[in-house]
Amino acid sequence: MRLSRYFLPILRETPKEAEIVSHRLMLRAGMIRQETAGIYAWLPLGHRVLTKICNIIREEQNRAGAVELLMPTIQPAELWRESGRYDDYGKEMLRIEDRHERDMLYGPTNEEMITEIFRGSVRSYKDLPLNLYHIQWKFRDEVRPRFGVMRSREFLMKDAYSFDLDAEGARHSYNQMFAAYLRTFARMGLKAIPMRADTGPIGGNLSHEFIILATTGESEVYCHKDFLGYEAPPQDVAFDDRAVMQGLFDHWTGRYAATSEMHDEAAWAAVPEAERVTARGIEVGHIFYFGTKYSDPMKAVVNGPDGKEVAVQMGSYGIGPSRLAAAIIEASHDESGIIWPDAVAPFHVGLANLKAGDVATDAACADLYAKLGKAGLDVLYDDRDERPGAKFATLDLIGLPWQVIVGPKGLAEGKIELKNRRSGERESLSPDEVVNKLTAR
RNA sequence: CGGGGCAUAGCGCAGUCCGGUAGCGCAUCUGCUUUGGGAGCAGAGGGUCGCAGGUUCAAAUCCUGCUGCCCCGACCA
Repeated sequence: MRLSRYFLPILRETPKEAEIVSHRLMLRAGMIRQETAGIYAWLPLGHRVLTKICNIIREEQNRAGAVELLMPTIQPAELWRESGRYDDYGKEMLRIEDRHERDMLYGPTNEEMITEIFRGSVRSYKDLPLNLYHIQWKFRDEVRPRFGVMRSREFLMKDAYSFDLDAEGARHSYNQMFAAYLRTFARMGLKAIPMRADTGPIGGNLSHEFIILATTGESEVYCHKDFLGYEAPPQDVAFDDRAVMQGLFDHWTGRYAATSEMHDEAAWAAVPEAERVTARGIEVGHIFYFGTKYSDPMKAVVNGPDGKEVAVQMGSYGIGPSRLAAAIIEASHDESGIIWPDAVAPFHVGLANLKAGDVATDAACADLYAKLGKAGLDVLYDDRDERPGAKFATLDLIGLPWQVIVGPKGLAEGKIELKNRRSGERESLSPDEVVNKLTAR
């Protein structure tokens, strides 16, 4: 992409409403724009990141056996009256009336709807287990939205729903999602720690929050330092093996880890002082097992092997991609701007032509742009007629992992510069060496 | 939902107390000079001063009402 033909409205100054670093950087880097309180437009750079995050989530959900579909944002109130939550949910739910004066709502979550879809088509235990998910915009009318997309009213959510015949099967489904989440966050360059959680209005008795550590995190968390060394399960982990999944779950929940809401001073005191980690955390995922909370009232039943009807055992599993975009920045930035982990970077490489209009640098950049693109790398080519300083500042701000810097002086000696955004390390190389180095990765 | 604050050009702000017809920096546009860490000079454009009433010869400024946004707290899968 040529920057001269892209839409990257970067801000030199920080809008005054932005308090936390991710919000400031997202606004300054031209990723998002607030349209009203807690509601944001995703501009091209932000949209690219969001898409990459969603694709990683999608790959890992699919790998774990979940199946994607897409449910609407607007739901009929009738479904929620069935489960009893229409009155329970309170003012957080955005209620709408259509032209026929029917009560509708903008979905804050989809348990009711997925249960309706399930019961409409599934009759036999032979169709189980089943795990359905979608990635869709949700709306919760927070009293006080804040921190940009970290706590917005409209937000993107991946929500998966598992259906099993019995509690053991549901437990396995839960463990599969648990493992998929560990892989998902690790792929985004995040250290996510599962912590036992309160089940809240979703209900049920087994629930974990996935918390990433960031100094600017919203809540205090306590965990054993062993977590920092744990490795996420490999790509080929046996998702269908119940024992393997349970072993993985046991390993990852064998040490103390809790958010302040669930903190247990007695258990914490039992952890040797040298092994305690107290830090700030951001919740990026939350999983629940809630049994028949919805399948009972909504009559989502299947015939078991014995011919008797039984309400299915359910669980739900959420990840907030829009919040993740901000959380990744909280966990990865410096004074100059964002530092994107490779997997979610909006572009892999920023190519800066320090003297646009110069025959030599123009030609060298055009050649590099073509070669890197042909090798499958996403390149943002800064071909604007701007001064070098402005280009460096822009590239640092938007945080692309690699910067390829082409200036007339270096080029006269056959050299260009390759800079790693994270380490700050710079190398002076020939254009071919740069292409080789970047494409060899 | 309680408490506080703000609203003036795309962004950041001054001007409001003490009424006199709107300004600064950055950004934008034009020209020249510049070109390895947010350039210099010269010129230009851009504002129903959040909205609606009121007071006044005259309102960004004073009064009343409304709306929006932000912050603290409570709240928050």
